Amino acid sequence: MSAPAPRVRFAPSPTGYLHVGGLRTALYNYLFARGLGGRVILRIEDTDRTRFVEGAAENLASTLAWAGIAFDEGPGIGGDFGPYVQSERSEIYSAHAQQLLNEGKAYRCFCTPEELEASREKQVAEKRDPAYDRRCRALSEADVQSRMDNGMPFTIRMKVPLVGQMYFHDLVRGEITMHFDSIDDQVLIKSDGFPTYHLANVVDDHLMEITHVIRGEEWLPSAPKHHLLYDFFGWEAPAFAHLPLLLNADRTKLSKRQGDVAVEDYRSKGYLPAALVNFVALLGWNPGDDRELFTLAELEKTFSLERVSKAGAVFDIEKLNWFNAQYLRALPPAELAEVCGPWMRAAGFEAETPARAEAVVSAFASYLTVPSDIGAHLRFLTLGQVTLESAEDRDLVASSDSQKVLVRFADLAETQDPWATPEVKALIKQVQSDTGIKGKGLFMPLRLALSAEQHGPDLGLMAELLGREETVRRIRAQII
RNA sequence: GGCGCGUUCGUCUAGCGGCUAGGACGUGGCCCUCUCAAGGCCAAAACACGGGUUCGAUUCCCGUACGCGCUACCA
Repeated sequence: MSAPAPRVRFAPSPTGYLHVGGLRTALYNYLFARGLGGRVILRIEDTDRTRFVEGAAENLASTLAWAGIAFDEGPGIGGDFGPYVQSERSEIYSAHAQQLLNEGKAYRCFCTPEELEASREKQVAEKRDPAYDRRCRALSEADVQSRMDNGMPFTIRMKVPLVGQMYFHDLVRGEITMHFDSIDDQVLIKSDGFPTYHLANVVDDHLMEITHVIRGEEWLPSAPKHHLLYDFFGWEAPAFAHLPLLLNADRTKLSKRQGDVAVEDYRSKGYLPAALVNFVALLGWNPGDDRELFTLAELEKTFSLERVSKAGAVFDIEKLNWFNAQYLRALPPAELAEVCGPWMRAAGFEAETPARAEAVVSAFASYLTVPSDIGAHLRFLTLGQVTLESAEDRDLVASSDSQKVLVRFADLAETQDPWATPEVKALIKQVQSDTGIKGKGLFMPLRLALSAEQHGPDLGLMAELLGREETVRRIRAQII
């Protein structure tokens, strides 16, 4: 017998960009479900109208799609359990809250935000634990009725048992114990009629037949409330897995101000989705062997919740860079030219043909961490004239040996045809045997003459990229 | 403060009672080589601390310390 195919969901709130931590949560949900032939649902949790950002949901969807994470159900995708946007499900939450009210498992609270705030401050001042004092829990039916008749706004709170404790299982952390006396009477429906996360996520997960809730560790403290709600409704709770947090270098929760946290930031810098996904997959999970390079499809086959670790993981940009460099180098020339295109043009380099762009970009593939790195390497191609910056370089080129090399090379190159790396290499060999100069003394004057740089890729390749005419022109320009 | 969770090289991690504690990034060195990058090889680098349990603890249990998270009519 096998368990039914899982149904999981990624449920971001549309408050802006997609956080890399969110990407990892989405990824783990996706990998877990895909590996078991299950379904992945995207649900937008927009019950906080004060934090709503126009277009954020669409941005979330397109960023997720860029990363290669596809959903089976969700806004704009469809499915049998919609709508998938919580703001469109208000009646559902109200009805469920009403049910709890009828069954005595929730109550109306008429305390105003100001009153609650004052109460909290007082508790803190008296060094007591800030918690709702439950004053409205004891209101008589008549009291409640008269306040409602007066049009007083109210919230609906859940009636958490006053004593006792509860246990629940977490797929990542094992058994967890929590005492009821440390759990507040959580607000389920806000005075604006919208549900809080706690009510909405429980109701939706049940109605959408979610089997596994895979979310960040920041939800662990409120998990007992959610379990309690499942009990209140008489529903079977899904399995829970709370993922370790992604951290800054100082081990605080990964945040802006200490580097880029938006997936969009990495996307716009040219990081490859495959590299970002591969890197992030290994932050809190490992395959159990020494492999590190995984495609999305391979991750789907290999991923398991059992191998998710418990401790937070520092987001190390250096390692991301290594992954990106690996993926960049593995790209076929055409694709590399494609991803580097914008930065090549920004550096003032326009390739006449696709083949030309590919040849140029391939020459520098091993130099790139991020596509934008290409710009610095292309400068020598766009140079109108080569100017040696340091006295050391000028002296080197002006030496009599160097001059001999330059003259001989230019003379031979003049009539060389065809002009490609092998021919140029043979030509340099010829210069060597004609002049008796070899090694650095042979190459450096040519290299400086062509690029004004002491470092760079294979000299023959550089000459090929420059073309015969330009090569000769640059060499001659350095002959005194 | 309270509650919860966590703790193996600088970082990501393997380890599920007996290992010279393994791999990767980064760092250093060597090789390759006209140079740089890439690549190959090598090196330095970790079990937070204290008690137990056990013939034997990185591993199991309990404390302590430290870190993080939560403590909203935000998610």
